[in-house]
Formats: sequence, structure tokens, C-alpha cells
Amino acid sequence: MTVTLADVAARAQVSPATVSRVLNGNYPVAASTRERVLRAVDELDYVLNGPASSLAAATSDLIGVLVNDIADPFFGIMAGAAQNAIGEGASGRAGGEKLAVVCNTGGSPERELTYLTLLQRQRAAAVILTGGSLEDPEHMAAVSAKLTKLTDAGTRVVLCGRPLVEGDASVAALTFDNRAGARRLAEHLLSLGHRRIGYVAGPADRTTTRHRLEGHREALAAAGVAEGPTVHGPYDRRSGYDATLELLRREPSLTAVVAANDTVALGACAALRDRGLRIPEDVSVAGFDDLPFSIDAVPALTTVRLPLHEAGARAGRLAVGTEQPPPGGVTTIPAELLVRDSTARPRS
Amino acid sequence: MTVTLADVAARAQVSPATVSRVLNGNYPVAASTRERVLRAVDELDYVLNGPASSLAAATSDLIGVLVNDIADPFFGIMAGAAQNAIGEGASGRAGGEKLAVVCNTGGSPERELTYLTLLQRQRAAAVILTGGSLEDPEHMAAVSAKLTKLTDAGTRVVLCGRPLVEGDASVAALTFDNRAGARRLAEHLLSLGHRRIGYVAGPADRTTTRHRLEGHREALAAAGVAEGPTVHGPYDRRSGYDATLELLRREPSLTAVVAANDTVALGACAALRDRGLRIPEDVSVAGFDDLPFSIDAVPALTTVRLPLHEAGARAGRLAVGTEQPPPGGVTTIPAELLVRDSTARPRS
DNA sequence: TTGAAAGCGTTACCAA
DNA sequence: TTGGTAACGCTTTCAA
Repeated sequence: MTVTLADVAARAQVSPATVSRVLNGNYPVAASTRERVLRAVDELDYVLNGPASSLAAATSDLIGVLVNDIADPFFGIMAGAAQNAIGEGASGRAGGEKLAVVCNTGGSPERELTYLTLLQRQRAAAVILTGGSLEDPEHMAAVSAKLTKLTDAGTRVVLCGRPLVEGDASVAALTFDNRAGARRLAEHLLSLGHRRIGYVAGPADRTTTRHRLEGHREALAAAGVAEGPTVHGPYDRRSGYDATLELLRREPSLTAVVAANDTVALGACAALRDRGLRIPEDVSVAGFDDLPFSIDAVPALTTVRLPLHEAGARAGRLAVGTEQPPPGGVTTIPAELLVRDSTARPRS
Repeated sequence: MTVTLADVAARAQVSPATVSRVLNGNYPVAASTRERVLRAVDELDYVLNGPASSLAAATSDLIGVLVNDIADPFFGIMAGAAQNAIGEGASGRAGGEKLAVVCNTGGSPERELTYLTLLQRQRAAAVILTGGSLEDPEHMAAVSAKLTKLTDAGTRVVLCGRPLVEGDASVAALTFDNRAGARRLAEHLLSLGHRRIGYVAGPADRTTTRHRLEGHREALAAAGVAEGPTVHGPYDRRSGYDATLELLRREPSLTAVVAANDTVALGACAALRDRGLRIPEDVSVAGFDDLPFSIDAVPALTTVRLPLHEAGARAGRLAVGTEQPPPGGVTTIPAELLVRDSTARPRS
């Protein structure tokens, strides 16, 4: 029924071993032989059996990319960048393609672990975890244990935008300086004269939420400005909408709102519009992340631009490169402030 | 080094066959034995070897979801819905988890085929193709051939929002009525009094682009209204922005713009704002797809709401259900008009 | 209800 | 440079 490597070997009049070598291209094969094999492959329309190959080689060409929310363009950009990097890394000898797949955890710790197990089961070549993690000791320990097992089994692990787990020396990490980003964001608003700033934070138990909030408070404290109201919620649009209304209810005289990320910022803007407030004439809005579309969607948005494309690309490269082992160190990308709201100003 | 099924068997004092039966749960095993095995699995922290399992069983638990643009929330929603459906379908006996993975083709025909091959190589349990397809005969034939091979090999194939390929009876399809949706969209604008309507279309060679454009023209023709200017471009935000500026350049007196999808609509709105035009006071904007965020982002947006959540869910179910074979028929979901712009009106 | 053993399709080592 | 041939770890008849 299904064409196997042996069939190809028979047709090309060579041994299965030779066919394998041609297909993997990691072994010297005479040009004429290679051509004969390739022709047979083509004529028979042969497709390698992945599971068999993985079993024998004790590794697969699967690369898992875990994201918290696949409907959030933030993760879409990260995942896309990682896939591109992986794809270009593989371009070269045929058959060397990796299968970059994104797994949507939905922010659920259980699903995160489930996916990690599933990828472990598949003997994935690499796993890239993106986005902040739940700050629950138990869950972090569980994840850490899983990652250790993965690295022990030869799977490369890359943390992208998520803090390095203690004691995982064999894991490569790429982190964003959320604290500094938040600080500069607040400093920017302060320099514009804002004194009452509301803050729409992410979920209370996420690392990104805490770090950004800390940076925000540092800046306020340094300037001797009292902290404005803060509301927590999921990293989604609706949460931004609701939280902003709540902020305005608590303190109608706010002149600026900081959003936990751009998706949240979109919701915040919608809420302000629905309240009849103009941006940035009435209220300034500032958000994290580099979401191209939202910068345009809300022209006056102040955003801390994190070079995510590069981040994703590097994460992918770390994961794929088989020549070099993952550095096992932490690379921190400094947040870069992008000012788009020259007109933003506090209400006088 | 790594724990195998044999280790578990030894520890539980049973044969490997029994362990396998316990793990797969598809065979009668004495309660006491099962418990003993499960304990051994736990104590040894055993994780099934996916490739070995797939090789022996000639099938894997991988489900591929192909999307055109992972950074577009439209596909994020689809993929998420499919994953949810797959996840809930699997909940039950342990170990029965499917690995739902999304593959980003970036709209590239080559990458689409590459991913299809990669999934074929993995002996994927199912493949879900989402979004419109390239209308190139050669490419369609290639995809069709690949799909046939996949189904022959036992992989379930589901087309979601993409037209059924000729002669693929074993493929399940779920299509959106793009033509009717576009027609009703235009009818809606016409009923509001608009007579000069610009159209920002998708890429010229996509099925969705053509079908939507055809519906649009049908409505105009039926009403005896002359067609306005049309500009083609990719299904992204920037394209919507640029195309809208071009439309206005060609015909400054437009009173409404139809966008190929919501992402494009966001770009269109941005362009109108940058031109100093107000929505919908100066220009009405209408877009396809059901992107929750954009409905809020552009309060006056008229959108044809396609029940994608349900679509994705059903697609997932079709793909996973092992009890029932895929219907092999076409299910068309009627477009449902959602009017959100009671204030939209043509300039007088 | 359980065990024994024959594959499943590749890879990689050892010879030639 | 090529061939022969054990693994690789699991599933699945066939018997018991």
C-alpha cells in the first residue's frame, strides 16, 4: 500500500541505508547514486515516515511554540517570527524541514503542562515558551521539572518573554525588561505633566503584570507623585474596556491611563470613546507591546516598543541551531520607548 | 536512561502488552492490574514514546491546523475554537489527548504544500485547512492531490472556510457563504442611501476575494447602481490603509467603503481618520469577518458576522470524532448580517 | 484476562 | 562509498 524506504531502495538498486543517507544528506554519497535515489523517490512519490524516523533517530523535527492566547496578535507576531526563523534556518538540504507548531494554552496552567507533556512525548526537537507565566510556586515548580526533563531528553528549551526558572541552567532565555519599560512609560507621561494616572493591570498572578506594575510605581515614587487607581484583569480587549470604565468611576479626574498591553489598550480606548472622551485631548492612553495595528488604530497611543520580531527570530534561531548548544544564559532586550503622541497632554 | 514501557511492565510485574492496553484503555484489563500499572507509571514518571507508538499504530495524535496568517485574530479565533473542540473531544480516558498544532502558511502556496507534506510525514490524525485558497489551477491540483493522499493514508481532512476541491469526496468541508454575505452587505449600504461605494478587495487570486466581489456586484447590479472603484491588496491592515487612500484619490466623493475583512477595515478606518474624515459621518465603512475587537474599535463598522466560533468548533469535532467518519459533504453556514451602525449615512 | 512474539519503517554502527 | 543488520519502543494478533 504505502511506499516505504525499502521500496525506494529496491527501485534505485541500492540498500535502504543509502537511501536514508541521501535523504538526510548528512553523509557522503556518490553523485550518480544520489541522483538515482532521488529519481526513485520522485517516481514513487515517497514520503518519509516521520514516526519511524523519529524512533530510530531518537529525535523528531517538531518544534513547539507555546502561547498564552492565539487570538492575540502579540503572540501571533511572536509565533510567526519564530516560524520564519526556523524555516530559514532549515532551508538548505532537502528534508531538513522542521515542523514549527504553535500550541495555545489559553493562559491555563494545566494546558501548559499538558502541552509540555505532549511535546515531550513527541520527543520534540525544541520547545519555545512565550509570554509571562503564572506566578504560582507549585505550577512554576511543575513547569521547571518538566523543562528539566525535556532538556535531559535532548529537547532545546527557549524561554521568550518569560523569566528564567531557577536552577535551569540548560535553558536559554530571552527576556523583556518589563520593569524598565513600565518605568519609562510612566516617566514619559509624567514629563508631559500628567499627575493622576490610572493603571489597567494584567492578571494579578502573572510575572509580567507584577514587573510592569513595579516599574510603574518606581517612576511615580521617584517623581514624588501619588499612585493613581489600579484595576486588574485578563490580557484582553474586554478587560481593558471594563477596567477603564471602573477607573473613571473611581476617579473621574484621571488625565492618563496606562494599559497592561496593547490589546488591553484598545479596549481602554473604546471605553473612553464610549464615555465621550477624546484621546488624547481628554485622556491619554499608554500601552505595552509592539502591535503595529494598534499604533495606527489609536494614533495618540504611547507605547513601549519591544522589538518582538527580533526576539521571536532569535528565539527560533536558538531553538533550531544544532551546531551550537543553547547558551543557557539570559539575554535581556532593553525596552525602547516609542513616542507617537506629541499631542498628548493632561487636561488643564 | 529513559524509562520505557518495558520498565513499567517489569515494575508492575506484567507484560508490556498489558501496560499498553492499560495506557490506551481500549481493551479490558482487570481493575487490580490496571491500578498496579498506573502506579508503576507514576512512580517511574513514565512518558509514552510518541514516535514509537505512532509507528506501531500507524497513526499519530497530531492534528494540524493550517492558517494563512497567524497574526490575524481572525485565524487566531478559528484556531482557538478548533483546539478547544479537539481538547474537549479528547477529555475522557487518559492518554487520549490530541496535539492540536497550528501551522502558519503566511498565505504562501509553497509553505502550504510543505506543511501538508510535513503533516503527511507525521501521519497526522487530521488536518484542518482554514481560510480562502489561492485560485491557481496548478496549486489547487497539487493541494487536491496531497489531500487525497492524506485521506488515503487515514488522515481526516477538513476544509474550513475554503471551497471544496473537485473530486475529493472523502474531505469534509465547512464553507462560508461569502457571496451572499457580500451581497447583503452591499444591500445594506444601498438601503442607507449610499450610491458611490468603494471596495477594498483581497488579493486578486484568492477564492474569498472573488466570491465576495461577485456578491457585491450582484447587489449593485440588482439595484441598478454603478460600481464604484475597487482596489486589491493583501488581507492586512496596511493594505486596507493604502487601498483606502487610493480609493479616495480616485474618487473623493465616495460615501462608503467596503473592506475585504475586518483587519483590512481597521486599516481603512485609520486612513479615513488620517485624512480628517469622520466615520460614519463622512464615510461609512463595512467589513467582513467576525472580529470582536474591531467591532468595538470602530463603533460604526457595519460587518457581516460569520459565526466563526461555531465553525471552528464544528471543524474540530469533525476532525477528531473517530466514531463517525467525516460526512464528506459540504456544510454551508449562511452569512448573518449584523448591523451596528444605526447612525451610518451617506453625505448629503 | 494476560502473555509471547512478530512486526512497524528508519537510523546508525560495523564491515566490506 | 556502499551494504548488512541490529536496534528503536510500542501495538497487536494469536494463544493460553
